[in-house]
Amino acid sequence: MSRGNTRQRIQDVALEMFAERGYEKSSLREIAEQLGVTKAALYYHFKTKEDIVISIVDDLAAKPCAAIVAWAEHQPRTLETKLEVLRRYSGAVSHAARLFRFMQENQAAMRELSIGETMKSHIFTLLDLLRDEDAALADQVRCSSALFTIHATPYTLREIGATSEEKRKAALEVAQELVTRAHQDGEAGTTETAKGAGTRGTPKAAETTGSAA
Amino acid sequence: MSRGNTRQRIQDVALEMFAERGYEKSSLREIAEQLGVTKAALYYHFKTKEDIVISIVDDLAAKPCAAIVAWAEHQPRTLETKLEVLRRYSGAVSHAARLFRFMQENQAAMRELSIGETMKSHIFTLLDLLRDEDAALADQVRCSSALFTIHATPYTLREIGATSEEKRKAALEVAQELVTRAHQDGEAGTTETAKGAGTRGTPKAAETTGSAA
Amino acid sequence: MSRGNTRQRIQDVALEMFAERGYEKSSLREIAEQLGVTKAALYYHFKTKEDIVISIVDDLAAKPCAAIVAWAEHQPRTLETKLEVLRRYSGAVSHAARLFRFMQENQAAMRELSIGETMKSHIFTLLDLLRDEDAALADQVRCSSALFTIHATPYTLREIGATSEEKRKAALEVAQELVTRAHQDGEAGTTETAKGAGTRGTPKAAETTGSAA
Amino acid sequence: MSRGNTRQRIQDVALEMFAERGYEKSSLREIAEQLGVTKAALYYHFKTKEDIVISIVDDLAAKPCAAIVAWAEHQPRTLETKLEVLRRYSGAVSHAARLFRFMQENQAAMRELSIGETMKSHIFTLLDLLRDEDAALADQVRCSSALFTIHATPYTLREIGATSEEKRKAALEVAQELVTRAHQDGEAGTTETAKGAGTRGTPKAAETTGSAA
DNA sequence: AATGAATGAGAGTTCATTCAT
DNA sequence: GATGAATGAACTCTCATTCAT
Repeated sequence: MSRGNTRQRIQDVALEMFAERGYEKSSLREIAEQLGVTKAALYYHFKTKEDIVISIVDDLAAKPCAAIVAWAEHQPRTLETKLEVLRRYSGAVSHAARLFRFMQENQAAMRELSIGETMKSHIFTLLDLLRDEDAALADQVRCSSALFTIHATPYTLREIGATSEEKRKAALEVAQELVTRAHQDGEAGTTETAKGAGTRGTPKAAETTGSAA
Repeated sequence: MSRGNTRQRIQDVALEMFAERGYEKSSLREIAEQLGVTKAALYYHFKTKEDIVISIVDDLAAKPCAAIVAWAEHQPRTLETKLEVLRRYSGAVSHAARLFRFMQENQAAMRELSIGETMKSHIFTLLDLLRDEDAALADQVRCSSALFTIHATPYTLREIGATSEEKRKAALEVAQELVTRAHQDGEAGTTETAKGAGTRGTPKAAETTGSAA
Repeated sequence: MSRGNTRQRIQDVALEMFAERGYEKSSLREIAEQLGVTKAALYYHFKTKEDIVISIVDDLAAKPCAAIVAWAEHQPRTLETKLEVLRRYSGAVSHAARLFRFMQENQAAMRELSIGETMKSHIFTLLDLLRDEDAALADQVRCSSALFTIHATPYTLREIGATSEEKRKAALEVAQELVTRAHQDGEAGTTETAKGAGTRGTPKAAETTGSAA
Repeated sequence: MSRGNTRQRIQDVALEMFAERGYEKSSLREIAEQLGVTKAALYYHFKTKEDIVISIVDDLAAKPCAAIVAWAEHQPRTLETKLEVLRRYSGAVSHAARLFRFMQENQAAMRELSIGETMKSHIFTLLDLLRDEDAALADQVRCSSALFTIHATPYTLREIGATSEEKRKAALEVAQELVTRAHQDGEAGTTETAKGAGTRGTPKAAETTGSAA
């Protein structure tokens, strides 16, 4: 019936389903049904269920991330480089928003998958491009939050009336702001000492109450 | 063997397993096995598998969040109130770190559970306490990132050598910084106009390159 | 319905089926159907399909063989001991004729099963009780044929009109005769020299024709 | 790549696999993979999986056996004829050792195959050439053991350091010895009476102990 | 002389759940 | 306060086979 595009169609439908219902709740039977083929057909194109998710993640997330890392390795570790990393990461995420949402919401499942390890290491490598090994804790937090912000925003702002391009820009802006702050901290103070506790108008995290249970 | 604390032990072991392996991958058989009881015993204490997770989430996350919301509703919508909300939320999270990690990594599974809806609405209510309905997009992002930062940090910084209390403080600091910024933006400009695009030394999110594939 | 005998019934029906149709051709569905239970019930009593076969072989073949070996180890390596080994082995085989038939006809399947290894080593240990490490080839053959004869006879003579007890006695007789011959050879000659080529009226294996294709 | 010999190569690889893994455990996918062709290619050369095994057995076992039978039918039923039958059978077996091993280890699978019936009847015909319809039971046993010995020996002696030709000769020798004995018994006694219970130094199968559990 | 794409049937296995005791 | 025994539904995966090209 349809020509050689079945493989692609499987990936599309599978990703849709994985993102909507979660990885474990999405059965191959359902995917096949929605495609109008038999389960066995899926197995003609992919060796296992995991293989399907691998092929998707690899193309839409792992490779793009690897490309960013590869590019960044040949750049000086300047602030501008870091901001460009964020820009590119933002581009990659928005290019495969459904997939990144899936990965974020299915981290537990991803952890059991081989590709999960791969992605984790990619993300940590990106993180290492942004942060200083021995920066103050708060700066480390800023850098991971920057990354998180970029891929979580499409989801957290999903009910807000704005184009996804606008949301992406907003997320990128905040992420860059966080990384910029961390970078400047790294240049100002020399050791763990002066860093961390915010200056520049940010109120100290005065812990007064805190109980919540 | 053990006294009438079986119910509690089930919750403990279940949470451990859910957090470690994911909700769907944790079978009642395994939980029972690790407890040294039979599956049927679980059913004496809980009506369903979902019931177990509900009971845990309810005690350790839903109620604490509800308490924060209840408290905040009687407070003025000042910056100080917002910071206190973060403080309390940080306290709640650190009090049930494994559970929050579980919820974050199993969002897909949570979505299918009744308690998932509940938690989602709690989080969104908290968010609404922090942000202005019609604030600039970037400020909305800042507020959700603040929340995210608080419950994601234990995980993202898990390989860093620092006590979890230190990490918590760092996360709280960054979260408060983000909310403070958003709050000040809200007071400065009146409408969507002047807001958003960062001033105060943050570089404009100049999108130059961006390709990543 | 039926009391605690389900486990036993599963073993019975399974063995019947395995022997009749072969291991791989016997599906758990069929076994369950014939028992009037569901497949899942089988899994309550046995961890896997292999587990069923293991439990049967272990009780009816492995343990009896081990017992023979254990007994023989404390006996002098005389002819009489060897003949007694055969006698006991014959008893074990006739006690679980269907199982031995199954094992013989499903050696390929057995080889993939963990219990297959176990049984193989039992048989080889028995063989080592009968034969001399460095006996002439023909005597080694006699000893293995003796063992083979005992468990193959119920099958090869199955269409002959005689009680199985009569057949068993006949098989045992031939087996003992073979082992006796091998034993006497071992005592007569000292090295590979004089042994092997039969005396006592047996015609030399004069190879004249031999082509068959 | 290879010339028009694909059909032959399929048979070779298939036999190898069947012998190594068993008939049911050998899938056409694996066979095709090892050959570097697709499953469909197998179907160009053979109608079914069974067809492959049939073609192999037919050439390497059924026809040679039939030839032996055909030859023997025109011979007098003397001892010398019987010994020659064994000689020829031994030749056939050693010429297709892997196949005979396969058939022996996969009797359960063979039974379901049409060629299984064929082979069974060949073997029984051969048996009938060796034994007397109404010989004593023990003599019947001797004759079937003779046949068994010939095709089982390559396997039972597989760990012994000797050439396969040496093993074959040893097996043949024992087989001939067994048949000779049976033949002589047949001539001595006239009816069931005097036969069976061994004379010539073989100890009577005195059943004393026999317990094995 | 062979492939690419697919199918239908069925395999073994696991799951949450039930209920009489 | 639990267990032993079982179920029904679903799962992932594999198989031999087909057929248009």
